[in-house]
Amino acid sequence: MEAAESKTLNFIEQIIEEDLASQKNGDLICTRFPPEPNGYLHIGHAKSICLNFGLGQKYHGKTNLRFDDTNPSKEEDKYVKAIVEDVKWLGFNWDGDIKYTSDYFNQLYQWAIEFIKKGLAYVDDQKSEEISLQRGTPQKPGIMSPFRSRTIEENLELFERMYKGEFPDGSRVLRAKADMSSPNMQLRDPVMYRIMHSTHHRTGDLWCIYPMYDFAHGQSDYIEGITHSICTLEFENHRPLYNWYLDKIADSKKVRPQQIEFARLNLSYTVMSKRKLLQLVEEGNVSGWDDPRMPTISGLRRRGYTPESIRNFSERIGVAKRDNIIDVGLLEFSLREHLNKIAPRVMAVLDPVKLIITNYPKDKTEFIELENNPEDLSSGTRELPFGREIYIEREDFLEDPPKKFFRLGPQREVRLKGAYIIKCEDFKKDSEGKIAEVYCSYDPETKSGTGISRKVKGTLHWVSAPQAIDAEIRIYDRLFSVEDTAADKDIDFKELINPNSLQIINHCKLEPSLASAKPEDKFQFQRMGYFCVDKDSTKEKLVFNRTVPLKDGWNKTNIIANV
RNA sequence: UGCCUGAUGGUGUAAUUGGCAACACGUCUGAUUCUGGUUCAGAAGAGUCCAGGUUCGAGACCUGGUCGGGCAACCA
Repeated sequence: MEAAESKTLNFIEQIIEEDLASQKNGDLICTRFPPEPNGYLHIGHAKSICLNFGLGQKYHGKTNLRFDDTNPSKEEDKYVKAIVEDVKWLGFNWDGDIKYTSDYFNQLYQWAIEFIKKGLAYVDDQKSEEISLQRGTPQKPGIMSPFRSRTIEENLELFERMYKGEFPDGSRVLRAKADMSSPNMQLRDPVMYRIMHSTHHRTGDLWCIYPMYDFAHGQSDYIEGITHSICTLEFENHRPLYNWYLDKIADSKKVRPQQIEFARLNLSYTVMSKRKLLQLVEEGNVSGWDDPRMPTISGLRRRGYTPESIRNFSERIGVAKRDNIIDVGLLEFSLREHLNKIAPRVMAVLDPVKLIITNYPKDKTEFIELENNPEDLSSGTRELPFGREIYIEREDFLEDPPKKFFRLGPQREVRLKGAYIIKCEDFKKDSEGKIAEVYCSYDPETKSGTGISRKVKGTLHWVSAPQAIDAEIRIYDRLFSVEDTAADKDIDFKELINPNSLQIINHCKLEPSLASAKPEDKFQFQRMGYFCVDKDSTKEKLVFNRTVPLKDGWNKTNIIANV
């Protein structure tokens, strides 16, 4: 299967293949995706999901889904549910049951006691500010805590009393006895446990002390037999600590997990941090985590992205260790590539202008047969009503068109997609000077499919006026107006928000077959782009999102010509 | 003034581990087209952060710089 692919390996695959060759862990490969349930997943997490689960599949190994839930003050069950749904939607299956770091709280607690017994941990009675001060700076070594030399017995007793809830939050912590003068800040006696009288989404009030990330993550990997623990670059400095803890507990006969870091994804014209995304949600700049402008997986889903397109995108961007900003255009390319193959083509007029075919019989309605998708002939055909009065796109008629404008203008001819060639004879303006109606004649000899060889330069999409159904269409633009939202640290990212990222158009005219479309159904509105039904849509009022416009060569030359 | 880490077309990612820089997106031509989409054919664009060195030969190795990112939560 994958043997056919001769693609070069990324640096993580190289490590894995070397480990396989040296039989470091036999033939075993086990990865994990370890989200904290404190927010929604975004496209950056999708990269990590595709990486971890992809590696599991490629090397016939396993991939766990593990919630890293060591901080009950920030974590909620609703996030667990949303994350599970997103991972499934992306098309991945985890090995066995969903795992939680909180499953290991008891084991972690036992290990902490062992650390104390070996003289490797101590209870510190100081406030966090004091501890922080003593830690020093990257340039200046830290100084030792006055509580560092407590006896093992005293530490054991104090830690048990912490566990029993005898002390208030913040009054004491358990610290590792590592190296206060280490050039690596992470090793300056890191906190292992803190007191938190807070209800945990799974363990409730069973615990009032919780392990820190560093004391929990490597051990959780170890418990699960993870061979390659893949995380992002900001944890590079934590790797010595990850290994330090493991050194103290790992059985040499068991699998020893290896932490490997890669560069997180950054996308142009957006932000990719949970903190910033949360801020956008809470301050009402977007309608929620699943606002179609958000780079969240739920936002992309609502926008009309497909799991395939996101997986292909992840494959294309690669994996490396250098910082990067990927052009959002690449994401859109992957999207169009897939949608082009699967989205049924339909007719929809976003900004309608009425067009009357003056020589067409008044009461006649005929049915035009159109293929649903020229890229997929198995998708069949459908029939559309056609008559004397139709709607066309306002931008498809110009009173005084330039030479290379292949659409309608006075005395110009175009084809109506699937129907006839028409010629513009006249038009009417309203009191404001806007085009109100366009009058055309049609040539009955030019019906599509009848083998007429006469050609015209332009083809327009249209919707029959009497049968047209109304819809609201939401047009999205990039959420931010600059490519690199983090380029200037002095500018708050919220100042960079694009004020025109959402445009709502009402009374768009759709072909009647769209009346039964359901949320997340995807279509290509002929010549306009890809659209999907929004979850706000009802039978009474259809609502569509523009997922992404079609590539537009005309617009480009047009812009250049008008400069 | 420390430690960790990175640097290849506009953007990403490669270069079979020392053999004369490839692929994708984007851009630009042209063809086809009843979607100015798709498809097809082609082009431009980097001499690999800089300076030395090793070598017949360096993007890869060595030395010294420069620039970027990360690290001082009882966050993950």
